[in-house]
Amino acid sequence: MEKQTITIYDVAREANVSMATVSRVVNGNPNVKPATRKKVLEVIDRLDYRPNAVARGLASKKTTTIGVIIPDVSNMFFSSLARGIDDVATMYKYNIILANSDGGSTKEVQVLNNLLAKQVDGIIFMGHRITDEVRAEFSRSKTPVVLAGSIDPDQQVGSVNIDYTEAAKEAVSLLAKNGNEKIAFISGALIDAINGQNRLTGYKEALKEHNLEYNEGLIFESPYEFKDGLALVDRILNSGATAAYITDDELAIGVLDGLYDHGIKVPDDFEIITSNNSLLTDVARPRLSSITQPLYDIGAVSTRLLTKLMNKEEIEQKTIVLPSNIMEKGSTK
Amino acid sequence: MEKQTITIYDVAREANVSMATVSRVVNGNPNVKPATRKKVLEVIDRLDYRPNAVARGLASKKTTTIGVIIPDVSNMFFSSLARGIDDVATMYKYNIILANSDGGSTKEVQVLNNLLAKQVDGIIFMGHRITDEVRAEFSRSKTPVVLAGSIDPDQQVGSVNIDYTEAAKEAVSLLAKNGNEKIAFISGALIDAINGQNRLTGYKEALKEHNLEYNEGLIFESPYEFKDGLALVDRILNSGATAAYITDDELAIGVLDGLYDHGIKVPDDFEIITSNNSLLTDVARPRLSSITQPLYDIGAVSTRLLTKLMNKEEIEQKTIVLPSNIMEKGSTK
DNA sequence: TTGAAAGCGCTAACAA
DNA sequence: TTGTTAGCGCTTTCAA
Repeated sequence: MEKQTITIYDVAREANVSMATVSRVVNGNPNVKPATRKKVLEVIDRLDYRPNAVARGLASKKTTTIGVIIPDVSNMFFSSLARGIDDVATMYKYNIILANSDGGSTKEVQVLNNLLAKQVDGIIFMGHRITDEVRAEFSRSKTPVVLAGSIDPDQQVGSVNIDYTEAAKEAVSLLAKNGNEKIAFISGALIDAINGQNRLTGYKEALKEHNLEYNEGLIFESPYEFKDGLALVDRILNSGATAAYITDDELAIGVLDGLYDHGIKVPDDFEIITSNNSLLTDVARPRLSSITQPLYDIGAVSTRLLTKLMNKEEIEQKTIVLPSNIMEKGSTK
Repeated sequence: MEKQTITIYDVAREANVSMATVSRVVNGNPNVKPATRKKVLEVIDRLDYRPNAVARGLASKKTTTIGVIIPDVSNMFFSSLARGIDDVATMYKYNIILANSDGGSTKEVQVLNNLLAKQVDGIIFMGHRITDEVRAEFSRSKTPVVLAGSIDPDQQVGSVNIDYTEAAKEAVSLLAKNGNEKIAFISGALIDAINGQNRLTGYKEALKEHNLEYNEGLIFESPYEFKDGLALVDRILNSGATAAYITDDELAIGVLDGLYDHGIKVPDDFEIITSNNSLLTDVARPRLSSITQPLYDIGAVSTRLLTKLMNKEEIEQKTIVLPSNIMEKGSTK
């Protein structure tokens, strides 16, 4: 099977023009006589010529490729973002190189370098926490970076998020208004900025506003999985809590099912409000009340922001906060 | 901000060797005197040199990149496969370019050409159905292709699947053994090979084996979403069915919730068995009995197969069938 | 064990 | 409006 690669040179020869002219036609450069353009397009079609993006990338120093670092594509939260990212990337003629990091700093740095070696034009980063090592890599390279659904306290790079503090505050306030005095805060690692700094702050603010006392015994740290939620239920009940604000849907549904298995009625005996309004909140019975985050949009807007950065356009603001809401469904009174 | 790109040439100069030698060191070519290697590595480290993968790709005609065509990353079934794909790709030093196709032939062809333009070394394709146009593109290019979790009746390219016919047969047999005489078959479009040719065949075989009559009124075609499952329930109940084999978990949980909303008890009054054993089957109450498919493994094995194809290694068989099972949980008696 | 030099396929000045 | 000609940064013969 011989290499039958058609190059720009073949097209030029067949069309009796120079490579430059073919290049102009391919790139939509207006400085080509219509007749010439027509002739070239015809040859391109006949020869079934397809420009080699790698050669193009080398010559032009642009790969029209965006690197996307994601903790885990098989997690619904992140895959929803990823879909928004890819759609907007496609809209602007970019492809995405997707790389799973498992949220670990070492792998993140490694993957980042790998993407930079591939000369991506920009990077979308998703992660639970931005470590110093990762931050150092960001500032070392001049490739634009945007964080999607991820918080970095020192806002060096672009980012798109919702106001996690405010959203958590509203959620907890709702539970307080419903008369709950012992409200559990159930989240992933508190060392992650988004949990420890943003959501926990919102939780505390809501308590203060409703004159409720902050109590460490009501704070639960846990991995983000269904089974972890199930496992947590005994401790939650022992704490005396009558309601919980939970930072992840999968975790929340674990708690819900655990309560069900214990014969506790939601929302009558225990109220729950969760954070991501994913499909899981709708398949649960009762359906879970939740903060609504525009996941797809967070991905989409991050990528739009990145395209501006890559084009060196003027940016009004590189930290974008999208609106969020509370949707009351079946797990709150 | 000036371009501070370090090239192989800079390294060569600093180390007093030729570019060729640096290239050898970078690529682990053994024909380099240890002392030279050490000196070069030292300079690489000092200059913080990172080889340009694009230039490498152009010169060597290999990009160490795999194109992945996926209907929708935000669908749990596909994202599980994607995770397996990326992990094995990473293991073999490849990156993946992920492109969503929405399962449509036009976009699939477009995306495929785009990936080929980027000179990917191989392609993993996921889709509900392989159309003639897509098949034509496959055979036109000599880039190896592997189907993951997708069926192509004429097995032109590599593929990794479970035996959908047999799995469906077992599932339906179980329902028949439990005494159900009217068993519904609820699936996505029957024109998709995997549903119409494989699963439906299995369904029919099971009926025949249990001396049950095939009845068109028990066959339901539907989109794969939760809400579609909900909407289907009235028709299912009208059909007189007392059990259903469902080809998608999200659809299944829709049916389950719809039955719950109608006051029908699962599994006492109606049995359900679904197909993908995703997280959804565990969060449901009762938990859904399901065919178990090794989703991650399907992705992983496809990619392993693709690496062999890309290396032109001998392949024992390019159609790989992974084992599947039935896991009885709460929705069957 | 090393180096020289010719590309890989394309873009982008610069000339004409 | 078109063509000529350097590269882009690397790999890969071929010689030495």
